[in-house]
Amino acid sequence: MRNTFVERLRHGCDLTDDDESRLLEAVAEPVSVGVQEVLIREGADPQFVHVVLDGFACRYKRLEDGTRQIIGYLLPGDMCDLHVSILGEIDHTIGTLQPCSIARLAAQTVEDLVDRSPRIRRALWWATLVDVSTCREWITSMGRRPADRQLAHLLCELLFRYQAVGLATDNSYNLFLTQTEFSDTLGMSTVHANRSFKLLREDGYIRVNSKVITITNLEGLMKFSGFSPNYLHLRKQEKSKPN
Amino acid sequence: MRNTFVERLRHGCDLTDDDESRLLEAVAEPVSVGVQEVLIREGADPQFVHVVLDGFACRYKRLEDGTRQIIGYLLPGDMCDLHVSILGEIDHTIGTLQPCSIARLAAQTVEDLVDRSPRIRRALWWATLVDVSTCREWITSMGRRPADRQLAHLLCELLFRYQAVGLATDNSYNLFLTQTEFSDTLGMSTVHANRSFKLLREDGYIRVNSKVITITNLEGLMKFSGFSPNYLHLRKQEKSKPN
DNA sequence: CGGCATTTTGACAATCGTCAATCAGTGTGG
DNA sequence: CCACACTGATTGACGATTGTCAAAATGCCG
Repeated sequence: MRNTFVERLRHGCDLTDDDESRLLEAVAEPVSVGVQEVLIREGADPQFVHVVLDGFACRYKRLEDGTRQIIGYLLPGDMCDLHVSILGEIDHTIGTLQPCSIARLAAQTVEDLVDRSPRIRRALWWATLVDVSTCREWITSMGRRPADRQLAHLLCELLFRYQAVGLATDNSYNLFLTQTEFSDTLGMSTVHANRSFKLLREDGYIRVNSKVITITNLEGLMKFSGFSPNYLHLRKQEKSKPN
Repeated sequence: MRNTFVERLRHGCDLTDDDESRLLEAVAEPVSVGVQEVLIREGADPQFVHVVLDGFACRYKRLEDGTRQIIGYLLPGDMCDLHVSILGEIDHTIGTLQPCSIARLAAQTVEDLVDRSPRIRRALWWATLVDVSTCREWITSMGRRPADRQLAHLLCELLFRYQAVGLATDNSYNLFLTQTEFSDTLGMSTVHANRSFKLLREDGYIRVNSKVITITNLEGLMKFSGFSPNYLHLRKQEKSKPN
């Protein structure tokens, strides 16, 4: 049975079969959540750790003038803030951008997982650190890359993250984001996001067909955007079996 | 004896006297580091956890075209990446912007601290989470605030962070950053950073005198930039003694 | 005083945002 | 099947913000 949560955590640490069954058990009863629903609202004091098993969610902040800034994506396999309880109050909102299958873990469940397996502990730590690392790369992108390269960079990131949980093959994946959502992520207007897409299409980097994006020139797109997957800290792809 | 590290961690958890002496002992032998020196270089595999006791350091990435993006500040009391060893390789550089007094803790020392006191464990976790939270606020600022408000927001952040470790009184603090460093932080040109400074001065929000900035209208500056200190998750200032 | 880094300014160009209209895709009801 | 409504994508025209280049002013330090 494939499980995106387990599949993702494998990148953080070698898990034993025992670890994997514990993790599977912990997320065994996911709930379905519709699109555009709020999982955790800014200012609230969250009770559960959420794991996105399937679908697409994001963190965002809304500013005084009503504009929105998306500050992170939650893809299948990702979990929200292991230890938010320490901060007391969450300072942003987490909401779905696609219908999701989500497991809610009680704080105690997480503590048990962490206490009983040093490997799980390590894997969850790894996930937290990758979160920070990704934020820092986003800052770099927003600060120093022009719009088209910034978009290119994000499209590369999504590809690698999807591949990490087995949801992208052959350089293509489902584009679950509207251009407005892209612009809220990249900090630009929708019109400009649209123009950047156009440019990437015209330069032969990508092709978009009914919500599926295919990166037709990955090497070129990576070079164009200065993308290196190092900040995602993923395990290298297994080489084809030695014999 | 005042110690910025302890003073900062008090915001994360109530520490006992015993906790505090352990922390003090751990950072008892700091080294002096000059300006513009690298503490941890991108791609390296760091051996120590660094604690900045005094001075000013930052994390940054350098892009292909030579430009630099600063992705975080390390003020007195801040520590660098508790558990970097889990990621194997650090994906950015940490360097000083001012002469610093820095304690280098062996991984084992940190583990001992964490193992022996649940309060210290909690306080260090808190520091990590505040790091992420700050990154997310920076993303929001870069994405959705125009240059002048972005600068205003950063100046507010610095004030609150300095106050949190007792290094700012009466809304003024040492401005240890050149305008070039500000522009590398905010993702804009130095010329534009300069213009934003000018605007804040002309609008009576700030006054700068030989490397000391005074925020002359804090309430106004906070409102102008949409700043709320909530994302820093600091403990509220103690009220003046009840009697 | 003389060097040097930093700040400041102006002129101009490039990038990006806003507004408004059109186009395309999808689902609904008749 | 088609008309209709609705959302999202696309485009053009124009204005605002920001970057680049170059020069001058300021401040600091030996």
